[in-house]
Amino acid sequence: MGSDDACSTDLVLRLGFSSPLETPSKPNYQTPQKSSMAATSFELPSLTLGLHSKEIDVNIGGGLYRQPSPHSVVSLFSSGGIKRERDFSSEEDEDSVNARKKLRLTKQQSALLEECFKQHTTLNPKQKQALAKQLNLRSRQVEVWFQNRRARTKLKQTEVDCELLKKCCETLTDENRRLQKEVQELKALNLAQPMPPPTLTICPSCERIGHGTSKNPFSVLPPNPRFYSPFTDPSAAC
DNA sequence: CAAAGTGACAGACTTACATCA
DNA sequence: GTTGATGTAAGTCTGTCACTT
Repeated sequence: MGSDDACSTDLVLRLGFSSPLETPSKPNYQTPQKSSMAATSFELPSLTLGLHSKEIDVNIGGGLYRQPSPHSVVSLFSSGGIKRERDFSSEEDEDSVNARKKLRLTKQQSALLEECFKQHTTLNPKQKQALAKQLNLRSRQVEVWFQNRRARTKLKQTEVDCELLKKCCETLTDENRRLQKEVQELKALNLAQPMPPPTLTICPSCERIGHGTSKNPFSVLPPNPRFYSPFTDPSAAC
């Protein structure tokens, strides 16, 4: 990954044990390690000393809070029985009186996450762990950020697609209006200059009446190469 | 080899908090 | 100071996949 030194100025000191889940012993992505799951069912407290250039981030109960003064701080991860990494927060919250505090990522953290997202929209466990270490976050937090980021990307794309379809619909509506007018004009012309009565046929799909021959009942309309006409394509519906 | 069980993950949806006008 | 809108971190549920038994 190219996310080499975005936080390289940080001084980080950690004391404690990482979760066995955050130490994948198998290189294979998406390969669970059941033995490690059973081996340790607890996580010891982690002590982290982080030094950031502008502000200090403190991890308390899974949340990261900004301190107004640039002092080095110690983040405490309360211990708790875990089965999976995503159970962390509920266990950590036992220590915090207030249930759920909003984490705000620093600009540097967001920038680095964005940079990584440009390269990979998903992360394998090693990448996730490395990035989390670099950002002084838990890998779960990195994982959540990528999940939400993917969701936002998809939502944005859906909105773009929606706009595109709206424009397409407007164009087709206009074209439909124009063609209806053309039909009316042709009908009027037909009344002015009576011709042998054309065979009237009902389109099986839209049940509108059309003029035409035995082969193509709607071929009386001049072919318009610019637009696709279902009437000129017998196999197509209206 | 097939089927059932299990764990990890991603996506969708939701909730809750922070920020701003 | 209050309020509603918005952004977003995080929780929950569900489906899928890979692997094991």
